[in-house]
Formats: sequence, C-alpha cells, structure tokens
Amino acid sequence: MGRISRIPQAVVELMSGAKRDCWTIEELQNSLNSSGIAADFSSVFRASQKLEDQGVLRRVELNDGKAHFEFTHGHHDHMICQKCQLVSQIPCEFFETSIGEAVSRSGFKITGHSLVIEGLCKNCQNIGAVK
Amino acid sequence: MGRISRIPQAVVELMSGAKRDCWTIEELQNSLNSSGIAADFSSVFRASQKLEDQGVLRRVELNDGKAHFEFTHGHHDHMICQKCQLVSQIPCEFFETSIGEAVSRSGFKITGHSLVIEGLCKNCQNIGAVK
DNA sequence: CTACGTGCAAACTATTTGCCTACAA
DNA sequence: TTGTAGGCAAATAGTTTGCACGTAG
Repeated sequence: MGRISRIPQAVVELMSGAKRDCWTIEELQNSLNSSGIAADFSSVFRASQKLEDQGVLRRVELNDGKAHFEFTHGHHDHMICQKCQLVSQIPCEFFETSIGEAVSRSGFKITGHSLVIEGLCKNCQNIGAVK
Repeated sequence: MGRISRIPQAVVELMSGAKRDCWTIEELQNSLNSSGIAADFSSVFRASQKLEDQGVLRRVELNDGKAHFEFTHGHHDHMICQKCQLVSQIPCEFFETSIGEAVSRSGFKITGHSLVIEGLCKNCQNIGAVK
C-alpha cells in the first residue's frame, strides 16, 4: 500500500472534488458509501484526525454539536443561515485586520479563533420567516 | 411557592455574586452544592434552560464540548488562554463595528454570533510555554 | 385536587477507544 | 513476521427526557 491509506485518501479526494466546504464525519461517511467506498464511521473519524494532525484538514466549530472539517488552506470563517442551513464563507482578513489586531494590541497572543455568524441569507430573507 | 423556584433562583444569586462570568452546568451544580444547596445536575440543567428561555441567561460556546452560560446583559465575546484556561471578555462592539457591518452590507441578516479567540494571556506568555 | 419543581435513572447523540483481523512490506 | 489500516462493538462525555413523588396553592 502506498504511503496514503485508503480512507484518508478517499476523504481528501471527495472533499477536493466537491463544492461543499465543511463536512461532518457522518456526511463524509455517507458520501463515501454512496460512491461505493466502504468506510466505517470510526475509520472516517480516524482519517479526519490524521489529516488534521498532518495539517491538511482543520476542525471547524459550527456550534451544532458536531465536528466539521474543512481544508486548512483557504481557511475562513462562517455564516450559517438558520433557515436553509446554508454555510457561507467569510474571509478571515475581516477578523485579522479588525478584532484580531485590537486583541493583539491588548497583549493577548492569538493562536487561533472561531467565528460563527448566525442569521438569514439573502435568499431566505426574501422567501419568508424563519421556520 | 413564589414565582421563582428554588434552583433557578439560587443559580441567579450564585452567578450575580461571583466574579466568574461563564459557567458550565457542572460548575453551577458544584458551587451550589458547596454552599449547602442540594441540586441535581438535571435540575441545574433545567434551570439554565428556563433562564435562557426567559432571556436572563445566554448560552455561550467555548468549543470545549460543554455548554456555558452567562448573563444576557453585558453580552460579550471571549478569549481563552490555552495554558491557564482563563476566560476573558471582549466587548462585542469590536465585532459589530467591523465584521458585523461588512457582513450586513453583503445582505446577510445577522441575528447572532459566536466569537472565541484562543491563545496565550499576558501572564502565561511571560511564565513559559504551553503545557 | 392540580400544577409544578425536583431527584433519580434511563435514553440519546456524538465522539473516542479497544480489540481483532487482514494485508502489505 | 511485523506494523499499520480498518471494521465492529463497547466505552465515554455531555445533554436531554421520563417518571414518580412531594408540596404549595
């Protein structure tokens, strides 16, 4: 077997080829299974861990009680529409050039941050109220 | 019985009289128990729920897998020191006047946000490296 | 009597770990 | 043979719910 094992490789390929940017372990597993790749939840879990350790993936908190993973490169923050659950991206520069700078100036050394914005996306505002 | 029941009232009194601003259910329970107030975990859980529903408390995500509660009034964001676990507060205005404004301008209607900054507090930077 | 608050235990959800087998070097 | 990957099931951790009892109104 090559240096990259079956499931981690499949996860990276799946994520590379899809539009979605944040995946729960369950979503990854289902998607793999659907494309004919057998994978146990725990195997996908371990794959995510390994990829996170290697710096390929980054764990993202969306405050829904589940772990989410995205590629480390192109790191960004997230907005979630509370109606359609659409997750959209916010460039991190917004954070870094405003809050981050102010916090750093206060003497706190920042090593990471998690920003989640909840609300209604443009589309759902037009359609109607929150379900 | 008055309109405020035993445990919710004790929770509010405890939180009002303490310096700490974010409490897990377990911390609340332990603290109550220590001061001679018997309270089951589930009772404290239900008290937190009720107080949250009433708008007295707000649930805060600190991404440690536990639910945290703080008073709704004086809402703010948080910085956590990854060495000493100190949680300090950041005024929300930092968020609202920078990122929030930019996001709103993009058409997303913000109803809430969660910002957690991880790093090293001033004190721990001086003492040494991360454990 | 009726409603509500609480304790206790069980159910749930998501994560994490242990162990065993199979396969590749 | 030896180490690693992966499947399966059990263990954790935290939260949530069901139920029964006691008590205030």
